[in-house]
Amino acid sequence: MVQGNMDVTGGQHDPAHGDCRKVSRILARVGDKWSVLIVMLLGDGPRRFNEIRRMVGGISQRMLTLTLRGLERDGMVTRTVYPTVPPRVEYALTPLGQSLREPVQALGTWALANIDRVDAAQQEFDSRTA
Amino acid sequence: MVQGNMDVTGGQHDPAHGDCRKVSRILARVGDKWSVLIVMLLGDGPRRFNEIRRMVGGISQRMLTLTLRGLERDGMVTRTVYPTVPPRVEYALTPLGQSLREPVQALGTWALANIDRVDAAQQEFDSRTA
DNA sequence: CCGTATCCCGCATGATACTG
DNA sequence: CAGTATCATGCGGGATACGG
Repeated sequence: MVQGNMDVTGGQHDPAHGDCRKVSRILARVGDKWSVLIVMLLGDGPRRFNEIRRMVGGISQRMLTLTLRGLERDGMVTRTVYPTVPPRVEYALTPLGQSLREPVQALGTWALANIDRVDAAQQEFDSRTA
Repeated sequence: MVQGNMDVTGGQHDPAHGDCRKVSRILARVGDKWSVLIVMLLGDGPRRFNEIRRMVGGISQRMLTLTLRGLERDGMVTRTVYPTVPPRVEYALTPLGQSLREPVQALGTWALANIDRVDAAQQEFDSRTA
């Protein structure tokens, strides 16, 4: 997905930035439209498929499946099938997924605290440009 | 870009999740391929256009321009043109951009600390699936 | 040196319909 | 209820060429 194409020519990175490529893979996950939303939502406890669907609102069945599969693959969530009828499938955060909530929360807090400034900057920029 | 289409039907969100839509706009920025990389890079001080280009490595001229414009619009970076010949343009972080580095650092730290676990989980998942 | 303008392609996402 | 399958599409992003 995010192909590691940085520094192909042996460019000069600050050592502190050396692992950017690896980090970018995670950042991509954080940036995608639904993953973070679902991780935060599952922080309150396990949820069923359609329960998540309703709570998120606006996500297609397909994308929910894909997103949950991705998170499961990354070791962020577990998928538990109860062989009842009708079927019951529960998704829950793993410890790894739980631990991700902390830095994501921090980012969310920052966003809430600064969204006004960003909006203002955008309006100012747009009027200056127009 | 990220259209606020959550909760259109008056669904039930935990109050703590109430501002997800707004936050998502910021998260999208964090998730895009180059923005965060550039913000972190500019943390070490102002840089010129092609200087950034070389340091990032693998970014097209087009995408660098677009990314920098976006960051400028969001109030994250300033663009300063020195009317010399040849032209010299410097990009620097604003205080707002500086403040973003903290939560992003946290996320980066988390990523570095857990990337092994993620990789392991992926391999395990893939072998289990195959 | 620092861009802008075009063209083009692939993937991410959505809509819809079907299944166990 | 919890998916899978298929089709359509918009946009992110690269390549290239040109301009001040």
